[in-house]
Amino acid sequence: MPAIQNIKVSVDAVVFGYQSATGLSILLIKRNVPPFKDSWALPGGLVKDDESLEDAVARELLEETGVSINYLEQLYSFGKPDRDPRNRVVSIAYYGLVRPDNFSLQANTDAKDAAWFAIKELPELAFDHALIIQQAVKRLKAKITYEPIGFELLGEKFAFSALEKLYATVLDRPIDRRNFKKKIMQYGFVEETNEKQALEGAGRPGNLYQFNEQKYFEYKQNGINFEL
Amino acid sequence: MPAIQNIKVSVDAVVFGYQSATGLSILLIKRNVPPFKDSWALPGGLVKDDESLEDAVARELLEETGVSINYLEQLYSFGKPDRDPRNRVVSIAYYGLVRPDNFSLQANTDAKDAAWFAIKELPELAFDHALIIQQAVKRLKAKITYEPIGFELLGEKFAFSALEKLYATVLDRPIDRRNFKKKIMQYGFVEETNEKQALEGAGRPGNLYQFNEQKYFEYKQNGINFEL
DNA sequence: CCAAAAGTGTTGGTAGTACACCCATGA
DNA sequence: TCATGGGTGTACTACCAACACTTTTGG
Repeated sequence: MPAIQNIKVSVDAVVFGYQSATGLSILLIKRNVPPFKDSWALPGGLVKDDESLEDAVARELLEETGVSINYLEQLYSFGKPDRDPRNRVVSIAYYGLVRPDNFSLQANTDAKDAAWFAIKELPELAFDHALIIQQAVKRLKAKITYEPIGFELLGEKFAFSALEKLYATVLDRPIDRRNFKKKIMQYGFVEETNEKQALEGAGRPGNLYQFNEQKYFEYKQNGINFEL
Repeated sequence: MPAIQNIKVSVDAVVFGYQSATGLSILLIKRNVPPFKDSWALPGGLVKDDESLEDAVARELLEETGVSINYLEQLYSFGKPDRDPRNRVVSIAYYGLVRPDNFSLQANTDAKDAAWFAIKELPELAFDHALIIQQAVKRLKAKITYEPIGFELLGEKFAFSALEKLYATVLDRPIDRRNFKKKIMQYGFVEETNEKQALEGAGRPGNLYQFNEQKYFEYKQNGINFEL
């Protein structure tokens, strides 16, 4: 009955990385084709006819940035008729988390350049990507209160203060160190190792901690209530 | 660079209704075109080139069932390459809530028939619609714990036990009447009216209650924690 | 010895949970 | 008078929030 539909389907990825020094960062690419040539944008692109949405995200990320991901989840779909000035594109946005050891970038094909930007210092963004990022941050913030988080963002071993800073950063408010540690330890998905932190600057070196993957994923599945 | 993309974009709607007698129901249509001719399916269809996703859902719902909706929210996008046997279709699923006074159905155009099905007695469904419904139920269940719900599902005035049964139904577990009432009333988004329940069968008639829309939507926005 | 970060316990308030009896109505 | 559903209060417990001093290291 209707004329042939002329809508394209794309995926976009909001990829978060975390480092104690810079805090939460997002991976962006610099576009080298119009529209928005030379603007920064989320990695992403058109879905191929025979690949799943998840495969498309992973492929685009690898092509455009060389980053491989530890966690990927669908965020929201954006479909306003005019969000792309060329033609109609419905984009399914995903958000992902990567660990510091996967931070290395390699620009490629569509991307003139790829870079990490601290979440507080994002540049102007192409299309409605600022909106997409805003949604992703909101989701991350919500998620942290009903699921453990951190395993996909921190390295294998980490200082407890790194986890604490991560929560404080995402929630954007200070956290009481003692209550936080009590709370986290009582769940048992974080355990102490017997290694000590390598020193950076002054201060007493702390122990290193690691996630107990078994318990971590149990809590992740069952969705415990946090309430920090 | 790639061959022209050949993917269609559709929307599907999981519409919930609630009645004390039957509990939670979902609105389905009987397909009158192949594939899955004569199967039950979610209302939905292809998005037009110039309409937003939300408009498409509302239009399809009206065309196919004649039902108008009190609440609509995006659920998830489904994009497995083989989910539609004809050609590739990515579907953005929405879920909606309607009040009893909007229950009336009028089949039309694409739909041979439309009907409400109790959630415990769903028929075989076309495509991956069973999966979509499963996700919608999960979402509704999650939502109820961090946002008030009910305004969009109950009538203007309702017996307190209706609200209680709604929660018990969605959460699929018994609820202590006294604690529930204490909890709800303490938030203040439900208020007593001075009307009494019209009797149906035996029992002491209760008061009717209504939502205080102002407070209801405040809580909805700020996302309070429920924990029943 | 000073600065910086890590480690650690106690107390009070609040909110959740468990639980049982009486009341109003129709049949 | 019986069956059905509506209405209500208390006591216990568990969790959250607030809060400060000591320890280890480098400079």
